[in-house]
Amino acid sequence: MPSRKIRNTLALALLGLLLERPMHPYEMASTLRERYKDTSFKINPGSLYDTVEALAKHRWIEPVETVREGNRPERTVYAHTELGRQEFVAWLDELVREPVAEYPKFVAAVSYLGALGPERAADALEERARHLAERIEGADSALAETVGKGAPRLFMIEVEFVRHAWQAELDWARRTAAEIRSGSLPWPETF
Amino acid sequence: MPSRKIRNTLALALLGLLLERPMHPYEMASTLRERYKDTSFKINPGSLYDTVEALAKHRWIEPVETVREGNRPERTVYAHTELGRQEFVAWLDELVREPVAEYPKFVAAVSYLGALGPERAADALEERARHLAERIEGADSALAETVGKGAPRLFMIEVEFVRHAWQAELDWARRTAAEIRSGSLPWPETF
DNA sequence: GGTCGTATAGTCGGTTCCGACTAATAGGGA
DNA sequence: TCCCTATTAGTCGGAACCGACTATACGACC
Repeated sequence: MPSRKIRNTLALALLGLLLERPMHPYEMASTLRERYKDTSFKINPGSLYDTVEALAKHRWIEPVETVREGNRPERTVYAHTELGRQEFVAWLDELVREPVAEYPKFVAAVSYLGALGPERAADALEERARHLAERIEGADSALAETVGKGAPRLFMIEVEFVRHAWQAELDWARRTAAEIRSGSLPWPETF
Repeated sequence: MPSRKIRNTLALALLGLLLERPMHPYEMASTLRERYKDTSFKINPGSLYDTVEALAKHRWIEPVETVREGNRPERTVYAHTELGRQEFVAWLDELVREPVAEYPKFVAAVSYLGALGPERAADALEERARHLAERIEGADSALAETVGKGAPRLFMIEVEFVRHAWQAELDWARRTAAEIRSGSLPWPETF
């Protein structure tokens, strides 16, 4: 049993899937993609197998069988353990309750916005706003499609959240660009 | 000259500082902290020295002198290069213009909100909302203090953005908790 | 009946990131 | 003077992350 707890969100996704039924790694990845969860979790083949191994080492999941089809390499099917189920719920609860500091790239960039100069900064913010508007449209149509199929809203609740967050970012970008253009956000010579 | 470009935001922060004047690594970290930039950038001693080394390898910065005080180990002072200045501005521009996919922990958690069950989910969201309200207050007083000192708004513009984003998240958390409580967000048996 | 694209399934080597740990000095108080 | 704490400055090993690459099977098309 290794030292620190797993705090990698891909592990949360995989564990969540295994609560439904046993799967082999590749199947976990494709199931997540089917359900559009690849917008909430970064699924990279390398990380996938690393994470499965880490989960197994912590005994949150365990191999239940290795099947072989044709002469291809064996696929190991994993299932969750009781420990895994408990850790999943506790972790989830903690993630929702406690906001943790994260460091989005946009915040980093805005910290040095001064360096772009007023014209270029306003331009760039307006371009960002256009991109965000497109993404919001995309989210809306994904939501409409899923609801149209009769799936419960809860299945896409994270898309509703992300849409809301994008809208807020869009509003800020537009407002800030306008303030720069109007001069109500003054630009010091040094920054 | 190594293969891929540096895309670590701590590198952006360090490079931005060195545009002002040469510094040694520890000084960069403490200057960032003085300016409250440690809320926008994750400053970890390990990453700090790794990043400085990477920047030097890419020739975006270069050592200008090594000073020694007492019998302590030498401190290497770095300055930006012309290449570094150009890359900084181009990178900044790109970061503002193009939203990139990120994977916040809260989105991961919301994706599996169903697993908490309606009561616990609503509870957890309400608790998050309280935490967010506190952070917003903290941001407000930091902003008030800085403006009170006569510093230009642009110096804290990223705090304004983060405050706005937190407010949006707070609104969503409260609204969603209320929808769960009222039953207008139905909970399927399986999720 | 060859071959082309797509889906399946994963390996590997490197880069990045992290945080616990080390260690020296300065300043203040008992 | 001696000790305690804070500040300065950095090291190191391990964990996480990444993406290019490998390789097989299968159906469609010509």
